[in-house]
Amino acid sequence: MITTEIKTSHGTFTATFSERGLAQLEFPSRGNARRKGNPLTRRDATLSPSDGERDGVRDFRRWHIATARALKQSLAGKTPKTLPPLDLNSGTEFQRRVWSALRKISSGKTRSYTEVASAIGKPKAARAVGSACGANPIPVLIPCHRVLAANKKLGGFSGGLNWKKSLLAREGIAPKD
DNA sequence: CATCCAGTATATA
DNA sequence: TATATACTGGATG
Repeated sequence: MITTEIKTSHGTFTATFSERGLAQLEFPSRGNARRKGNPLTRRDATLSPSDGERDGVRDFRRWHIATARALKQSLAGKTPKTLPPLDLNSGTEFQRRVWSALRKISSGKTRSYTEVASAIGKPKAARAVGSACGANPIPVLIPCHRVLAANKKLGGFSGGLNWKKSLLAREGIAPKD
């Protein structure tokens, strides 16, 4: 795995890539903002061996750029034209289905936890959907912030409700208090 | 209106 | 095995 930092006007995000693509994206926090910006820091030597090495690094650089671009677009309330490949292997089948459903919510729209649950064929699993949203490894690009409670209230957010609120505001959505 | 509860998938203890 | 979650519609007082 490799981590890189992405500086935006809203803080420094941390992206983690596996050999398959973007695997995790973290909100700015005191912890990762303090780490000196050193792009493409190797953390773990699991690149493909010998021959693949050079290609691997090239991929990471490309993905890093694509991620930074997509992230900045999203933070501005726009829909990124292209995303880096996403590695969602970390989740369970249920979680991957939820995350997949989340990606179909376009900017400026919202769904309720129940609607997402129905979309994946488990209309009663709203609560479980909430858990899956909280486990979303790639917030913003996988728009977990567009899922509101049935009464159009905010619900919760792993990165802090302020983030959810401001992300929605930039998309022209004003959830209830 | 205030509570309670079942149903659901996962994580944690 | 029990409890706690980014939930919610229905039952009950």
